[in-house]
Amino acid sequence: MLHSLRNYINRITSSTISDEEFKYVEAAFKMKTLKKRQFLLHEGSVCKFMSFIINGAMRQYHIDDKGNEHIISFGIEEWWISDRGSFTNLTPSRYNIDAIEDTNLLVTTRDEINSLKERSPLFLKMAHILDENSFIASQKRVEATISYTAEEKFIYLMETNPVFVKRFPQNMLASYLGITPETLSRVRKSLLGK
Amino acid sequence: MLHSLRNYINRITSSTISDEEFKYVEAAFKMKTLKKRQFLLHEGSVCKFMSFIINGAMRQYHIDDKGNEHIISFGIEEWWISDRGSFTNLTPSRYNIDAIEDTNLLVTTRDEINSLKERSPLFLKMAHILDENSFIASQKRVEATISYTAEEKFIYLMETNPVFVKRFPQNMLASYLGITPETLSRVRKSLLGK
DNA sequence: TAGAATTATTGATCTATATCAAGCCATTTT
DNA sequence: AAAATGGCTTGATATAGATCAATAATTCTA
Repeated sequence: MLHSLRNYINRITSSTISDEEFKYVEAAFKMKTLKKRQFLLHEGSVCKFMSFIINGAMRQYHIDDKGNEHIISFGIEEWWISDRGSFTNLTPSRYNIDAIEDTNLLVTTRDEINSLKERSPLFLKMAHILDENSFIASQKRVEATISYTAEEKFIYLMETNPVFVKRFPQNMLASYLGITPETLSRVRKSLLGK
Repeated sequence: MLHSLRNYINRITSSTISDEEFKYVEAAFKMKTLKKRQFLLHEGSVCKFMSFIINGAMRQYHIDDKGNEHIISFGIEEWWISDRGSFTNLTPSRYNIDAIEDTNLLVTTRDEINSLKERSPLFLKMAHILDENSFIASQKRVEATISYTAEEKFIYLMETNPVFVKRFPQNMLASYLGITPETLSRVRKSLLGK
């Protein structure tokens, strides 16, 4: 289980973490198992964790006044999932996080993360690269949502995250793209024809 | 000029940078002046700088096939402006960055930033907090663009960045929100009536 | 300060996408 | 195996917002 996180740290930082340093990482995390449809975070509560997905699939979403779900992010193997806003500012979250498949996670808290960052330079480096990449990806997603048509949005998703397209049901992909399931269905149909 | 950056570092990190440490910061930056409509970055070139706005106003935008501009970000006093994707991955930028008003900047390069981060712990901390905040803000903007109506988007902008609304022409605000100037004009009219 | 350029408003259409509704699969549950 | 549930498709219709066009207001600039 933990070797998945170890691989990830090595891959992201282009380094090799030592056994000694990795012991600190090990100590900071706890295993957690979620069955399909189980919640990790409910709207209104403060997100006190960061978690790393070992296997399975999750989503982070908001439910609006009309009861519509808007998916903010997906996570699968070797992705982090958390509400970063709530986590860093200790404000109540506007989001739910739940499992789309049975999922195994490594979970840690703010305090653990903070002391881990002091003890493991490589973990710290990983955290920064993660933030940097997250921002770059998010900014591209903003561009896609403000400039693209429904069809272009879906094509962009297939190009940037083909795994999501295979892994998540179409209605959730639609929600992630900010279009309706019906529109996505029609977009796919017309793309197949080409 | 430099004291603006100094204030910023202190404010963001909730600390006070020492004279000695700040000397490294000073050494890493160069002043640059742009007249209204002058470019700092052209699409196609690699963004080799990060810059900090002392005063003035700037924008980062993409021009699509049809010639439509899509504004990715705005910057005014005490904001950073750069194409982070191009900057970190050394890939050609898809964006233009230009001045909306006469602007004074502090500019630095990748190499300078990297060695500065090694020499100044507080600058390093600032950089990380900046990334973290940028990601959180960008993720919220994603949510707004996928879930909100034109009116809600504008209200959200007024709430989160009222300065932008005062500072940038309406057609640019519309572009930033992913709606047309005509729609924004009508939205504003109907909001005034309320 | 006049003329040019840019930006904002308003009205008349048009269109991409949403909404509503029904039926069909494919899984899961009993 | 029947029933229930969740997801996907397809068709008919509605609508938010885009587009087109013209005018008005504002701000450059010579």
